[in-house]
Amino acid sequence: MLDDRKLAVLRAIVEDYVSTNEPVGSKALADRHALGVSPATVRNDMVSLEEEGYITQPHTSAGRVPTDKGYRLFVDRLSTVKPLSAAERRAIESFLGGAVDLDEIVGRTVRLLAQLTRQVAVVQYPSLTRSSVQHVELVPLGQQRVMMVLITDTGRVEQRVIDNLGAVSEDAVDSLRQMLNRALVGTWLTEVPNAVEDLPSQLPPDERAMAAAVLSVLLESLVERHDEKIVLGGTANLAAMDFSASLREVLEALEENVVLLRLLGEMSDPSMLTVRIGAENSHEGLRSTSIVSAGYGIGDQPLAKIGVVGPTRMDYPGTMGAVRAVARYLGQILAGQ
Amino acid sequence: MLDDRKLAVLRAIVEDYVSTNEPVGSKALADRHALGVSPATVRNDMVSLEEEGYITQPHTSAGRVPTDKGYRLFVDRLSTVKPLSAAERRAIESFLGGAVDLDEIVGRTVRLLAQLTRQVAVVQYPSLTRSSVQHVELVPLGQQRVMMVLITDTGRVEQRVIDNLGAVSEDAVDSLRQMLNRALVGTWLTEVPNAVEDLPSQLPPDERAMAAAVLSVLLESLVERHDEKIVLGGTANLAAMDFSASLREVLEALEENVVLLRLLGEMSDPSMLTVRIGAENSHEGLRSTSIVSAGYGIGDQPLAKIGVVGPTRMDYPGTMGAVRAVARYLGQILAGQ
DNA sequence: CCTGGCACTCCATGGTTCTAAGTGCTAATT
DNA sequence: AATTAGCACTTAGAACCATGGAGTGCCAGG
Repeated sequence: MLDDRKLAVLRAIVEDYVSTNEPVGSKALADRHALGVSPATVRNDMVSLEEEGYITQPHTSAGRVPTDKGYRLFVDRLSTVKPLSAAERRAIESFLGGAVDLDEIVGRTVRLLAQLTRQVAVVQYPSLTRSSVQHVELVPLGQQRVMMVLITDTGRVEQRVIDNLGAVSEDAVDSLRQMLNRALVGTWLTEVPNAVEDLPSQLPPDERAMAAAVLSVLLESLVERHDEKIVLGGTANLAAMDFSASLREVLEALEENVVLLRLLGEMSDPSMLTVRIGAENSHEGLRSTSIVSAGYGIGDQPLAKIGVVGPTRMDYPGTMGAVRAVARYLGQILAGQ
Repeated sequence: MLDDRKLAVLRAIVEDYVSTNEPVGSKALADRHALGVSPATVRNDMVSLEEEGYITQPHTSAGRVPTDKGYRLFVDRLSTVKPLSAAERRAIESFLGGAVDLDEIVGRTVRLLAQLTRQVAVVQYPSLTRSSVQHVELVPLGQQRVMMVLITDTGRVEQRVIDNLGAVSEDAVDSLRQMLNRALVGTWLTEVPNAVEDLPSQLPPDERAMAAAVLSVLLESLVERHDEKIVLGGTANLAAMDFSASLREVLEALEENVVLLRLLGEMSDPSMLTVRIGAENSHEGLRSTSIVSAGYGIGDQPLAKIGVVGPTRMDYPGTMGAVRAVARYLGQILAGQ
């Protein structure tokens, strides 16, 4: 059905359409690409491709345009991820290098990715659940309150205030702090519930109430933060894009962090590049966009995802290269922290 | 020069133009507003208004459109801030009421304001410099590092890690912590540098090095965070607006937090409503937008600003009412925390 | 199976005409 | 002196039309 030449034609159509933003005709194709055949032959191939649903024409007597299915085939079999240029790689290093805390790393990453791809960039904060405890601190505030600070090895800090404890003694807080750190430092956050289970029973009875309150807040802060944070950048690039859907729909979808989180979550293999094309995206407002995403992490521990949102008519090899490269560097930076 | 009727005509022009988005002509004006005069008279007034620069016509034989100067006069003398409806007020309360931590308060505020005004909302995080110290915590991390956590009465938490201290003893950290809290709890952040000045001299000589390091980081965290955080919402509403400038320019300006911070900072009286119309905004990309902003704070302590960005052709009374109301509620919520 | 040739289709472009809305001016009116 | 009615004039935008060009599908010949 699809011999090599037809695939070559499809590849050429995608490449030309992406770069010119105009339906591409048989003559232009035969001219610009060394296909070795005449426009007429190309036309014959085009009808095959159209019958199979890989391309379509906006109207009779116009050139062809790839369909979602066509882009899908292109991404899966006809293209290779384009590595970044040396200059781009240097730009990444110098741009991400200067960051100090997690917020700044994430902020710079999202701007960098937007600039490299000239599209909308999305960066998810590192997941708490995949990191481990670096330190737990308890701070008495006045007589009745205690603040708990949880620091993870990915640089994230969660703090909560625990209220209405009745009178708390400094000593009790001290011993609880020591106990917690002995038990938790170095353990995965996912393991914290287990590690914490039988701690209260090791305390004198009159301290157990406070310990229980602190522990429940601690556990809560782990579970709750499953709704993770996300940062957007490069929305200005939307203005230059032309969606078949309305700009408003896309902006609305992007503003709903929940939507983006779900979409990133659906991305299959967290260690690999994933591409979602057009209607493959489960969200209505984004069915005329494509999303390229990749997981990042420290070593082979996946932490979260980054991605790029753009029109289906996008430079897939280039975008995929940029996303992959930024994800890798981001992992390295986090590991170095 | 400008008698009452001419002002009434200007007011009518602004109101009609804002609601219809079409240049308004003399006949429509005389019909829809009870001006008590004929279209011909209105026309005569219009030439006066045009000579004075308050209105302009897109082309000969079109209706009139307010200029920036016209909007300015309208805002200053011809309109009154429109109070919110009872329903809207209830919406604010229920929407902001459920928030728990500062991030959530700010996040909800920005969405609320965007929804009320159907424009782009901007909320600035409460300034550190106008709040006071609630607690300072020092946490030894390993043998060489100390983490400093600064908690303010506005719920903000700053934490820094101080590195390369050489060996630190728990005792030294303890005594420094106590000293800091004795000296600082309750003082304005702006006063911290003074309050801290002669603390090192009260310590035994061998602890002074560490104290100095901690203090310098503490002071740094106060100064540095002058670059305050900002949150945007309702950018989807941009799609429905029509700027004379390109959408891209506006999006770019909005993405530059620095630009927004500067603009908010320029807003004159922090306790009052401020309106910047069109070219009054010092930023290029926003010269076809208007910005309505208000300060918020606890009691009469101003903390930061919130605002709304929209086309110059906006419903000023309504927008101003919404911004003012949200700013007030935000202050109340923060005070209650 | 490929290719040149050809008739056909359709969009985009540019020019023309027409209309509706609104103006500015003048002369009459209050 | 201010207001109004009447009227000629201007202009953007819609509607309409003709034209050119790019591209197609198909057929017959290599």
